[in-house]
Amino acid sequence: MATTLANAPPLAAKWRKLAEARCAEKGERLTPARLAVYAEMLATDRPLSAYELIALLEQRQERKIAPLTVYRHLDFLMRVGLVHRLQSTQSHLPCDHPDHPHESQFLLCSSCGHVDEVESTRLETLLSKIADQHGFRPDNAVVEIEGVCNNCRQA
Amino acid sequence: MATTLANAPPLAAKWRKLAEARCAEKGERLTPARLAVYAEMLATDRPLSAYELIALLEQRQERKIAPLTVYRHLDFLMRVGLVHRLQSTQSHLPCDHPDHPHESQFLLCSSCGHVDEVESTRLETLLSKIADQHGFRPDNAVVEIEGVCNNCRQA
DNA sequence: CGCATGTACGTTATAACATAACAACGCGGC
DNA sequence: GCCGCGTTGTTATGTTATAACGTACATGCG
Repeated sequence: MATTLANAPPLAAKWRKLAEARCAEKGERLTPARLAVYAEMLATDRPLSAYELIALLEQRQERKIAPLTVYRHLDFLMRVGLVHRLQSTQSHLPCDHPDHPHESQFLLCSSCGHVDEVESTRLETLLSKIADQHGFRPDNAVVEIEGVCNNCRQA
Repeated sequence: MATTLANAPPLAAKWRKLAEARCAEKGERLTPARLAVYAEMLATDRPLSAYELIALLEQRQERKIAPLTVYRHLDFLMRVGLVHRLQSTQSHLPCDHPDHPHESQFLLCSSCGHVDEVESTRLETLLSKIADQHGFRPDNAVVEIEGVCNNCRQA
């Protein structure tokens, strides 16, 4: 059972339980350091680059944190399905669909930086079909739509 | 009219004409240095990172080339629609559908490194629809499917 | 308990990717 | 010719990501 690091951001029980469940499923260990990174990401409402995350954690914990450390934590969080990586901005955000593991598609607002995670079965089906037509066996699909979100359009 | 740099890779007339046409359309200048980068990419059958490209060009031209130079040429080539960038591998490849500007989707083989550029109107329509359902105005969609290509599957 | 094993963590260094700021060159129009 | 602007070169720096190596810590087992 992971305790909480000193000075960590608040972590709603919902998210902590999710993290524990995912780790149990996969036989992975949920450590305080890992949880701290996850909490930091949940406390921020936009995707964070690894180095932004380092800066936040260093400020929070008042000590130096090496890039590799954060990258390892991010790898872990992605492995257990708690966070996603955005390839087009080289940043990371917590998964917004806690109830099940999944493939996602993302809507990235270039104005406010907010990212919406969406799930379209139809899209996934079509992607499989396209791959199939080319004799291609897909492992993973990156779908990131850049544009302007609803809020920013109206403003 | 761009002449050819010493020791440049061969550039089929088809591609040179395409480059000239695209530049004419957009009022851009096709210089020898720009053409050399394009030729180098066409002479390689896989996507190249900026630094791989630098290494190839330095070998070819027997002189140092600064990263910024290559990045500028890549920007230019993308601007006029002659090359694409792959976000998931931070690499670049010449456009394979010379007859018209377009959005593309990519099939990236993790085994041989080959990339297939495909175009699906249905997919683009569906992407627009998804964006629309979320009140999102899309500017650009990144679609990159990672997996194993037909050749590699059979081997 | 004592030890072996595997995973996580820390530290230092470096590789790989990308851009900033500014000077100089060169083509094209007047 | 000369001016103006886009292209190129040069140096420096910022950002993202990984390598190599050693230590700490939990867990299982004799």
